[in-house]
Amino acid sequence: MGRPSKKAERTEEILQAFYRCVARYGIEGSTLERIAEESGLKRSLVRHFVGNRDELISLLVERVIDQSDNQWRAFIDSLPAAQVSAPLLEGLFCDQYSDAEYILVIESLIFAAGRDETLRQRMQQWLQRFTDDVVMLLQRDYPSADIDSLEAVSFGIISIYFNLDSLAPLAMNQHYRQPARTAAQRLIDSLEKT
Amino acid sequence: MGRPSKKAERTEEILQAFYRCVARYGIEGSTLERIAEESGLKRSLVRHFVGNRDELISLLVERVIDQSDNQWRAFIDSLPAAQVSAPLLEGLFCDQYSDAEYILVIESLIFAAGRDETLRQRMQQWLQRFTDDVVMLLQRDYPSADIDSLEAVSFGIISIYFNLDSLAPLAMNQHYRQPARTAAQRLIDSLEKT
DNA sequence: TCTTTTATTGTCACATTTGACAGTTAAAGA
DNA sequence: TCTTTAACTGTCAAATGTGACAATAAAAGA
Repeated sequence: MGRPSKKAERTEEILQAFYRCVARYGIEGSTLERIAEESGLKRSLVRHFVGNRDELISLLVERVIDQSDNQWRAFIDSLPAAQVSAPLLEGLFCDQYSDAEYILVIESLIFAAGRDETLRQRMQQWLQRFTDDVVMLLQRDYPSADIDSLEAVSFGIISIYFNLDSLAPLAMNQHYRQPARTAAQRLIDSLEKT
Repeated sequence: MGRPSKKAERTEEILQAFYRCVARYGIEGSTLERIAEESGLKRSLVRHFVGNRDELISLLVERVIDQSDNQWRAFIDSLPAAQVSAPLLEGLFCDQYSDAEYILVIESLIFAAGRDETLRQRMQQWLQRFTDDVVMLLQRDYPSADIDSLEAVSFGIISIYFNLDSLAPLAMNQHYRQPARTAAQRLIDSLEKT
């Protein structure tokens, strides 16, 4: 009985609006007013459905990380069991993952992590998973490579990949996509020698 | 005649305070109040000597970039004419450049560049210089390498280097310093084949 | 001492952001 | 129609940040 709840629906709208605001203004710059305007709701409603700023941020962080994890998980699951290097690079450095809004949001989270211990730990484990997974993938193609080499190469690839993100506004242009991929390729090739 | 001006002295104090605030709170979070408190001056004085927020930010950006440029310039000038790769890596990945405060400030500038067209261009050329210089340096040791390879390797090294910065709060621990350096070394070694 | 210049303090007005809450309206079932 | 539940609106108070400016104090030279 009673009026049906729109909490789920509204929460979704609000989080999407928050997401867009973070891309444009960063986390700190995303005031409740802006989020409300972006979502087309009153500020009171934003508070009513989601809560205060802190709860809002927590929800967004979880959502973005989950989304990123799912995408990544789906990606590495789609890779073949052997000869994985080429499609790995293809997937990492193709335009598909270059959603500008997503990049700016990730960048905002990384930046905020520098000033928030909790978020830092959250992002740290998020980042660690990438490296671990790449090590695991490369091990398929180069089973005789020692673990230090694999970790160094993985770290390099991840660095190059996220560099395009964190320096996105600086290095985002097409100009840097090719060198990035080539450098990653060279790192992988360096495992051949072993 | 008249009371002697303290403009130069105070401006220095204010900029140093601003610098510390940016490391702690980011640019947007560095209010005039905080800067005043950090410098031990009244907010009115901050305005009196330096001006409003925008002028303050301009001054800090120029100072940080100049400082960074000078350090980098001095570093590459100190490198030998030949066999430059090893000392280059040594210089890049030693602890000397791992000043946590400096890293956080650079990170703040990069982040802010994502939302400010003028700053973006400023940082872009700042970043470009690193890549260009590394290409030039590597060319000494590998004169027969083609320009695309040199650019890719340079881009990779710079990415790995700045990754430690931009992901500093996430990857700053000693754990990542060794893989970073090893990966960079492998990139350089990949130029041997040519 | 007087004047000039600048440092320094203090305060007012205005805008923004946020938290809290009262009050109203809409949608369901009884 | 009545009740219940929740959506929705509006507004007030407190805190914060900023720009502007008046007023005072200090340090120099004349």
